[in-house]
Amino acid sequence: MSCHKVLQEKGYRITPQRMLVIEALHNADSHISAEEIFQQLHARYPYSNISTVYRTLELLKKLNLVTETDFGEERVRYHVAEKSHHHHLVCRRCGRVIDLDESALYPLKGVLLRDYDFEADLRHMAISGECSECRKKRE
Amino acid sequence: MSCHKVLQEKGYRITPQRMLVIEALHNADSHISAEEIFQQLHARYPYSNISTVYRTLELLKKLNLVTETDFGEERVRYHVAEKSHHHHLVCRRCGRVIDLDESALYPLKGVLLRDYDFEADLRHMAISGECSECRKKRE
DNA sequence: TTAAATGCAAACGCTTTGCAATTGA
DNA sequence: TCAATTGCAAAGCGTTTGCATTTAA
Repeated sequence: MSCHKVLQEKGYRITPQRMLVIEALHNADSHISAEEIFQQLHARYPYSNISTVYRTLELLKKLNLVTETDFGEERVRYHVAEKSHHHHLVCRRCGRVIDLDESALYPLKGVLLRDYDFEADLRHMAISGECSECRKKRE
Repeated sequence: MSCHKVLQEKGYRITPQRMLVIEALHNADSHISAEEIFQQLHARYPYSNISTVYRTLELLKKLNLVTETDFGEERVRYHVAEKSHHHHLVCRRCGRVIDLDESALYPLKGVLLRDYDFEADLRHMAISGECSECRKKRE
């Protein structure tokens, strides 16, 4: 479901700023920060403001069109919501982000529910650690 | 190993402010924020300053005497480092924090290493979700 | 036409920092 | 004694907000 269409259906206005924010989110290789989105927006729309970016991201989050992930940086990152959830393995040395299929977390989810009676929300996990390359270098 | 002793051995000064920060960390039922530590310090040491709390926490972190955990709040929380690691299940509704033994995460750690060649650092995980009580209420 | 959306500037909350004064060892 | 530590004030950073202006529908 395109962001454009959802906005339209729900009666939100399609503004150039919103379109550019959405475009930046879609074009991003990986997860993108508000600041990075703003840079792209500002390049094409010099009078735009970062508060518009934040307001648009808030709207898109509310509509479940984007998700927000905290990678343990000082800022939060965004990406377009996908049907099949995935997670992130973040190398603490090189910052590399490896996508992790949600199925890898099913066993954990089961244990938490069975043993701790806790329904874990594992939709947006970022697991810190060390990737194979950095581990090789260190050894 | 007491914080006091480590500081002394490493040649750091034992100041009343540092002692009170350490005391607050030890007395805390659960994970405590810098602001909460400062409130306790300030009550006994009116001229103290929160920057001292942050500097002390930074020092204690560096010495591996306290750990910092991000529960997804706007601020980070601290607690004294323990021999046996544990993790946290944080209820997104009532904020309840359930301690999770690290053994629950061993299987996940294994999968990540085997299938993704990724050495996960699962020492300080906070998993968001819904506790049993809140789930009952909702149903 | 008009409510929604924007730009701007200022504020916010948490954290960090420069610097002069204080203090533990 | 004197370098380490502190208090203070200000800044830094990402994010939010109030308000007047603009704009999509």
